[in-house]
Amino acid sequence: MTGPDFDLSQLKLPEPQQLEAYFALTEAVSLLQHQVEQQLRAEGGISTVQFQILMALNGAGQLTMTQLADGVVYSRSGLTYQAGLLEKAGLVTRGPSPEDERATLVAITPKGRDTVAKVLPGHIEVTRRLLYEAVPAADLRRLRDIMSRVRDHIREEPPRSAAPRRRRTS
Amino acid sequence: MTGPDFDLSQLKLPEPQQLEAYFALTEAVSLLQHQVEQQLRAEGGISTVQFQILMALNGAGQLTMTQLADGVVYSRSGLTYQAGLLEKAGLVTRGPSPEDERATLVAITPKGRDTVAKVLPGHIEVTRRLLYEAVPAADLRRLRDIMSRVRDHIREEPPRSAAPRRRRTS
DNA sequence: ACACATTGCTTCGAATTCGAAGCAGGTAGG
DNA sequence: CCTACCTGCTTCGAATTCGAAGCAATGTGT
Repeated sequence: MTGPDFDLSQLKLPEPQQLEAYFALTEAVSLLQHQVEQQLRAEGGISTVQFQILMALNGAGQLTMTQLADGVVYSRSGLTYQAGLLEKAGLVTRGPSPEDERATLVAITPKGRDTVAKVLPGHIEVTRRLLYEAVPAADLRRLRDIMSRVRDHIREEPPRSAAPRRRRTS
Repeated sequence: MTGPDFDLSQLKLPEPQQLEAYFALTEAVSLLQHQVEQQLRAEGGISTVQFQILMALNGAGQLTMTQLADGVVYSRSGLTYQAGLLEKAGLVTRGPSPEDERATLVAITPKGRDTVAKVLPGHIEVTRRLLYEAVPAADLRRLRDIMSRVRDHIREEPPRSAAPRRRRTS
């Protein structure tokens, strides 16, 4: 074991409130996601990921697999699997892109839009009950601003361990 | 299909900012979790769930499986699996409770504490870079307060579909 | 003490997840 | 055009996840 042998309780953290914020954040979101999962499954027979995919497509009409995977924060292979399920269920279609023969364009079907329309009210109701109800409107706006900033900040980050995509130095 | 046939774009949401807050929240947390996962795996060979379990035990010393599962927001069976892995790795021990013969007490080992001590600095560093860096201290405090409130609010909720645990009406 | 619901945990099977490897289309330099 | 690399997606295998069912210990009412 190469680890230090001091007791954790002696670890003086710069800002203990920081970890608290992080833990409260992840715990609350876990609880929230869990309830949302139940509602989506019960009312629409879809999972959270599938709902996210459908919501993304509902706004954009059609997207490539890569765009979708990036949008919903999902592995490529996982998305292939989910897109397969959605296609089998008739909620999306997959076809080649006219521009790039490699790309797969995923498009939402009318049935897919129906599903979104069917589950969205319940989805909003659940989030209202669990999230909005606990947070005054002013704080909700702050929350949105803060988390939007965090999201953008993380998206900007270069993937730490992936070599900075520099062109070959010629 | 029983779904309404109107276009989603016509759906007048009470507060469009609400969904935005929810989506920004889940997206940011997904991105954050993803990076944290990499760091924990790389530096300590443990997953996020395992880290959460160790952190809970690091504070409490020992907990029952149920207490752990509730604390970490995880299925019972999933926790059994993870506790098995952690025990095999020598980071925790499992034993019967003196008070309740059914209960399994999970306790953290010195090696488990070493692991926490080993990964925690890196964990803090990642969250600092991705979360704290993007959020001024004042907002971070607000974020903590808001999400703590949300967490408590959800925990209070009766599990919607589970019958209100009323005693048999005699 | 005796039934019977409840609680705490594990086992089981099916579904989902990810990364690594593979395949085909696209692109750049000579 | 040829070689080499890059990109977009899928396939594959291994690990993880959950809920349902099962098992043992507790609690409750009579």
